[in-house]
Amino acid sequence: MPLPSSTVENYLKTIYKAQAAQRDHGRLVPMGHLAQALNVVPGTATTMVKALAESGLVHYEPYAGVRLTPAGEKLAALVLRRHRLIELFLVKVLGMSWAEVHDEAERLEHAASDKLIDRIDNMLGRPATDPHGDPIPDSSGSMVVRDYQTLLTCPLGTPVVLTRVTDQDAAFLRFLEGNSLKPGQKLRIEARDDAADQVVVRGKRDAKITIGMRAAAKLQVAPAEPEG
Amino acid sequence: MPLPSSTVENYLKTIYKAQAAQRDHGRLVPMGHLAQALNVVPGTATTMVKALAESGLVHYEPYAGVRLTPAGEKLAALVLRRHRLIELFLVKVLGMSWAEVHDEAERLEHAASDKLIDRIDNMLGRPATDPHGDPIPDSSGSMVVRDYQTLLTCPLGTPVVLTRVTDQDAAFLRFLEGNSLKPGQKLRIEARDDAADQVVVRGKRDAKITIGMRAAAKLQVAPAEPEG
DNA sequence: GCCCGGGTTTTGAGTGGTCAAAAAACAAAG
DNA sequence: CTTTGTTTTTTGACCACTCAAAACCCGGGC
Ligand SMILES: [Mn+2]
Ligand SMILES: [Mn+2]
Ligand SMILES: [Mn+2]
Ligand SMILES: [Mn+2]
Repeated sequence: MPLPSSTVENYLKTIYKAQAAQRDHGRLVPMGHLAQALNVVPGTATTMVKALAESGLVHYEPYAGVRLTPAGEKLAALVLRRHRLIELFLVKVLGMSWAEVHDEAERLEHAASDKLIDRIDNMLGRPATDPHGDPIPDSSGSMVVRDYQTLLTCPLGTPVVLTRVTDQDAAFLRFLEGNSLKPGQKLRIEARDDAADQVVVRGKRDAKITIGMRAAAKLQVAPAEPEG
Repeated sequence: MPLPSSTVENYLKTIYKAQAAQRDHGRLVPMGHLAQALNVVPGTATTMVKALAESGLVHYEPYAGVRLTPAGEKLAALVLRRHRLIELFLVKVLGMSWAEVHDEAERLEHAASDKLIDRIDNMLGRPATDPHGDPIPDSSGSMVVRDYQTLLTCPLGTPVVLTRVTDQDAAFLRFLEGNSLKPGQKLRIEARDDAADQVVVRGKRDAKITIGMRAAAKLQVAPAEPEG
């Protein structure tokens, strides 16, 4: 059992995230989705997945799709852990923008040793989430998955706090940053208009921000704690 | 011109270091040395070097050896820059031991972007040398190479300062650390005995340290500045 | 000049990862 | 059912990198 190549790690991570994205826990991830997410041609994904199945990391059902085995799931979670701790480290310690850390972490996640990752984890105070609000698995590979509302589904008027952004696109993140829409920010939904494809929110210093519904769906929120 | 793979980067870096190690600037590095340093079989090195020559990174002379072209030299220097800045960063910012940072940097050097490296360089105050005293090339790929004496060649009795350690072996580095033999340390050679394979030095708090001559040759020193 | 030995190159093969294009399977609709 | 369109798999090929082993070159020694 040689250490998994970065290709293998990327496949596992992608399956993991696809699995998490579909509500139904035990469903199979279709080959097409996997290929597209990994930017390879479908035949490549098929070949690779068969190899992963051979080494016991995934369960593969021809013409149906793929799902991680417990072994694969643990490995994937550890890659995700490395990725997210590195992102947070780059932001907190090196002062990089949350818009650019994703690409950097995409490569570093395969090169950083567990020893280094633990050191980073420690220095950051064992954080629970990364700069985008994504949960960070612990060193055993388990993590707390909370089920948030989005700016599309949460109640109007009541104060909420932005907890997670589910899109790593740099331009999108820069836009959000420019409007102070980062995790931790308190918000209140003013209005939603399906026909106009608009969601209007009040943010920092009561500034009014209008975004489209596809963007709104990428912003997850929790009920704001009534504090001090 | 796709970015060089980490394999290519390792070949270039190894040729660079071999070239630097032989006094004669323009001599060719023999294939055997290269293969051994890279832990590959000689035939592999030959094949690879021919490919490097094809892309203009090295000059290759069959049965004679290989030398970097200006393009190859610049690329190699930048890999070295990444490696050494990462090492220093791991020691200074993350508190890792100078004995373990080499292996970590060996992988990270291929994954870190120039943007990240510049940030690290900045945070460290544009340092001139890494934790082992190796010079750090600037972002254009040039660096100051100074010619030091070693504990084997320097004059007896006169105070010197340890400037560089030319062996990355973790056990050796731990031994040195245990005896406070790190760059910056002031020393004075007490005695040298060829027959007994011994070099005796006075170090921190006048502690007496005796090391073998092969080890002594790996410790480079400069005349100590007489400072207040 | 010839041979010998150490270093070097060639050859043939294998692994991991990928694509293009043809073939096969499936789902959905008539 | 049968047809149609989409998804998936198969096939054949290729590239980067590697090794084992055979063939080769070349600088001494005789
Ligand atoms: Mn990755
Ligand atoms: Mn993230
Ligand atoms: Mn390396
Ligand atoms: Mn070093």
